[in-house]
Amino acid sequence: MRTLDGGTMSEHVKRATISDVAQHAGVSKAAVSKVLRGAYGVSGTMKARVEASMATLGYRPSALARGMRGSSFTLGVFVVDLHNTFMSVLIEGIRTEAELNGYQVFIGEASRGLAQQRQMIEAMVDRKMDGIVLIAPFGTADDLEEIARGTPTVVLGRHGPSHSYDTVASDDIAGSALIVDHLVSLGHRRIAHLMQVGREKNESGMPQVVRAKGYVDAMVRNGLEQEIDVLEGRWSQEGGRSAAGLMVQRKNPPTAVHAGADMAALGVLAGFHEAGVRVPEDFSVVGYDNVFAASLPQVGLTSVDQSGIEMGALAAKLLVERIQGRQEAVSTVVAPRLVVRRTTAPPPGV
Amino acid sequence: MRTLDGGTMSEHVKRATISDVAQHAGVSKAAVSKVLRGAYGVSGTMKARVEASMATLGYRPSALARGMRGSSFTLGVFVVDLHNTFMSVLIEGIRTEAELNGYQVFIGEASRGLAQQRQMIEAMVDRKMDGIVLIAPFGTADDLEEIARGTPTVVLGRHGPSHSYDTVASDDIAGSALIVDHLVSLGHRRIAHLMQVGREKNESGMPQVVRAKGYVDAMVRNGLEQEIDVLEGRWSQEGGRSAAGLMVQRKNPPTAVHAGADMAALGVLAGFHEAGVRVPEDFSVVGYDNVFAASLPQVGLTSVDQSGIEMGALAAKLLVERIQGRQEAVSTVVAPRLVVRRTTAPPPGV
DNA sequence: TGGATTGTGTAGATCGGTCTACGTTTTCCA
DNA sequence: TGGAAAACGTAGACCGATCTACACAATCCA
Repeated sequence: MRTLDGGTMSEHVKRATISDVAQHAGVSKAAVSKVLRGAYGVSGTMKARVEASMATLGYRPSALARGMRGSSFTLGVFVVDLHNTFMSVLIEGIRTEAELNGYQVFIGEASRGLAQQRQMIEAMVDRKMDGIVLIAPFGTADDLEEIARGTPTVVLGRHGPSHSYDTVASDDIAGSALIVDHLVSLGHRRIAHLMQVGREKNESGMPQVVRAKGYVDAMVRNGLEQEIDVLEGRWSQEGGRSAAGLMVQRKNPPTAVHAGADMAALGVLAGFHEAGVRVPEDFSVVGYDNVFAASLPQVGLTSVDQSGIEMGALAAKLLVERIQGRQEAVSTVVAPRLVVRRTTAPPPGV
Repeated sequence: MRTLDGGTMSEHVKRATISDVAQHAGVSKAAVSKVLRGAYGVSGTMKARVEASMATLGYRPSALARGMRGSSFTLGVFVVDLHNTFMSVLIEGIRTEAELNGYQVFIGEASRGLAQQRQMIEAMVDRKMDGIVLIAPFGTADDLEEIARGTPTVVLGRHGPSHSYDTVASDDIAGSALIVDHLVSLGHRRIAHLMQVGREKNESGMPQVVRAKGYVDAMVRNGLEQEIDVLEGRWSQEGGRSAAGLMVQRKNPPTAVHAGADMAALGVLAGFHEAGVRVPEDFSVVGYDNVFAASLPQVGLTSVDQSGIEMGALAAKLLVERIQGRQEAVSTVVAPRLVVRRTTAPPPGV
């Protein structure tokens, strides 16, 4: 028999609070709180009685109230764009490790630029999340430092160094080297690179900057500085498609492209498909990220795999350490791996 | 000059609270709160003074504390699997509409079955989220009713009817009909259907159940009840691949398949690719969801588009209405659309 | 055996907001 | 011009936990 206090049929049922439990068990709120936290100073008898009361009342502590004083046991993951399937791989790694440590993970997305990103991160801080992982965020390193001064932070996908936050990134220098060396070993010399230039300014440490540097370094190391050819565009399917158009129209077109990201590479492939350029017979294409679509047999895109699950797990591990008090910044890189499929072959005439 | 109370260099800076603002502006806490909420009873002068103080102190209200009494301005989106790219489309729709109404959206994922799903949803409730959207959740309708009795809820991707929550779903009956009619019009008669059977039990209202029913209905309507052929498996790439193997080995194999979901269809295509079955010359394949990979020119998968953005937006709109007090349950379906690409053609010999 | 130590439990301040109840001005209008 | 109504502001309870300080009982030990 329930009181119809609002006059409506389906009033939401009131949750039991810590006071309800205390009253039901005949003890003080403080005692219940101790049981809840497994704190010192509880007899076995009392523990049993309180736990029985919690069970019969269906008690669940309010995470909000807990967060007011103590910690919220919540980690925030900030993502720029969930459409990129690589994100879900990173998130899987983060979640697995976080849940091992008793943290709940909530994901926040902000796809419309720096202002929205800032708002989302502030929303996480406002909710007193114990720590946050930022995946490939925009903004300057200073912006990130400021965020990290207020809340334990790990940045995933941007390279260090940093003062107040940790970084986990794929070794993009090495990844670019893998790509260039692979193409050179197939006989390519005119190898182009597509560099991401988006709405937001490129900052040092961003993957597009490091991959471009890795490309240039590797070209020089292979004695191909004369052939360095960097196209600027967006790492989206559309960006890749228009880059394909540009490359084809060159007087002396390249024979291969390091597209910088799989989404761009897929766009390049689409552009070539429309233009009648055969891959890999006429042109070799390499992506980066090894997203799901790259692995489809119809696509077979040669790509660089970043072992996203491990990166995610590492980020979560570092974040937990930082929450537990570590102060020194840690910057890690994980080794990438070239996955050779069907979009790379010797250049025409070789 | 900051006190080094912990002995460590980088103690996190204390945030300004409502009391700090009140003191700085020389008014009461209640006054600041009124300004914050835009409540009645504030003079222009006071409003200006308080807002100035908030700005100089860099004040941001604690969402946690607000949530303790009032609402948290937070919506939770529960997702079973973020790897499915259709989810990010739905989420985009939800976010757009939610942000229009001043809500922050946080996403929670639980990929490991019913128990983890329950924990995630409880975590959202524990954080006093004002409402939640459940995308294709497991569990019985009763489970969902119980959740919805505690928190305003909209279920996305499962069909009604329901008492205490709203539903938004694609019209899967119509979608299956589009597929079957399309294949029949091309001349196919032996059309198979791949039905999802996963770890969790299939409940009425789940898309796999409705799509199967739509398939059967459409087959009957076309006078093909003799040809009804339902294979059970998982709607994953692997499930599709093994279904491809099964179909090929039939004594009298089908000439087309309604794979139920794009992920499964991609698996079927991969299986056929390996087995040397040509698509669409030997076999027609239709997916469902119109995910990104289906649109790649190399793939060109015929599929059913569910206009995810609109569904997401509608779900958010219903949720906001429900938070604002609507009590009657609303069940909506949105019309799907067939996208014909290159994996469907007349059967061999026609 | 009596003071110190250890174990067990409680009271109540606290976190940072919201919101009701009420006091004080100011404005309105018969 | 005087009383009602409207406008403005404040005090303080409240939300549901955590956590410090302390009271009381039991145990220890010289």
